[in-house]
Amino acid sequence: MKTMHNWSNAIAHVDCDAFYASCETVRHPELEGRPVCVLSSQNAIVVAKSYDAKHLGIGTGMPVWEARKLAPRAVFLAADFRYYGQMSDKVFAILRSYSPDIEIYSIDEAFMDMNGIRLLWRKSFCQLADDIRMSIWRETGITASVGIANTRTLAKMASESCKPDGTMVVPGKQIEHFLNDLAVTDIPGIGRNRAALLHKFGIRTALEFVRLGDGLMCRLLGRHGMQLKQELSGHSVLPLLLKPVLPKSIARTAAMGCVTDDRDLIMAHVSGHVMRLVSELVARHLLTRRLRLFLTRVTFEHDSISLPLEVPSNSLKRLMAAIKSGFHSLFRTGKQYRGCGVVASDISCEATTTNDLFGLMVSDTRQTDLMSTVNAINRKYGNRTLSLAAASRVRQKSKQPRFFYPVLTAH
DNA sequence: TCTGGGGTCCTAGGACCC
DNA sequence: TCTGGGGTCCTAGGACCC
Repeated sequence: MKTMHNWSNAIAHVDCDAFYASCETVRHPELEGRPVCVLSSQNAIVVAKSYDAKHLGIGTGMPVWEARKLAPRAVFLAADFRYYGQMSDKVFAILRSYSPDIEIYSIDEAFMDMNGIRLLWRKSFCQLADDIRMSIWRETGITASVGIANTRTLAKMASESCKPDGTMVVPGKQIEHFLNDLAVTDIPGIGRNRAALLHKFGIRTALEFVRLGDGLMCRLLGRHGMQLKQELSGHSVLPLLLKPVLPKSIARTAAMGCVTDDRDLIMAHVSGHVMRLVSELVARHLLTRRLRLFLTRVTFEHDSISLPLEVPSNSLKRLMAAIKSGFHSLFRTGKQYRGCGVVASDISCEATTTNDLFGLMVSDTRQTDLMSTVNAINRKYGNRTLSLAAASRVRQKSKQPRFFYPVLTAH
């Protein structure tokens, strides 16, 4: 029997390759071999691309017109997040069959606590990683990359380094060798600005980063830098979040697709966002105690207003009332705006939020029930079967079906 | 590259209270 | 009044991530 490395801690990071584009190729097998780009809601920019598209120079965030110029043969598709979410659920179910302790990090990434998992399956980490990738491919048709290391940061760097469709296991003894081949920009948490700062001090590789003295590290990047250094040294200081946590905020925002000073039109967009926000809150059984409404000017500056609510709520009526009064004080006649949005914060859970003395929340309950019904109908018949009457101007403009809430007209 | 949407955490400064 | 410290809340902005 082969001897196993002694692992103090083992974490896997599983990352699907070109996730949105891969999902589209699974759904449309005829796209196989063609560059695939998935577009943002206004079809303005590329939000995801296949490896073929990437090799042609198409990058995330690139305007569509530019991508079309680079790759005339490429396929450009509108994003379908509902479908990607379903594919994502399948992938995570597979991961849970290997280890029950997973942290879902994004729609296409998860960390897995692998401690003890080798004994359970009687396989090496390398074999397990390959098994996981094969299972995902067999059951969903998409490829993923898997990295395994002592800490979550190293595991993430490992999976990134073997993309696409690869396995990378980094035992403690090989960490320095692994880091020597990577740049500081390959460290998650080191973006453009922090990298520029590190470069000024001659630090270019991940190995130079991890060897930086505590004093200078603390001065340059503070606590965050110290944590990363620990993680890259193989000492786990950022544990996995194995239980779902309440979100700090939930936002619904969008560019309007035009620049306008039309008060009613802008309010219609805002109403649409409130509707989507309430729908999300109700679906997740969450309440908010504070809203923020913001309008984006032509110059991309944000004007915003904070709107505390009397009680935690997910009632459309209550939230709309707050937003309407906020809009009244925020909107400036004659100013040109290009976007708007609403953000809910001070989030709590329906089940654990105690009713207030005045029964305000009780009166909201019927609203919540109604919204649940709207959500159910939209799930069954399509996302925008029922929507808010106040948002009707936006619908008409974009030639989408016009069925409004709270006047529940069915199609 | 001239513009997407949805998140997180951190810091600094002002207001306000004791 | 010419001068403290500490705590909390809020906002704005920065940096980063997918």
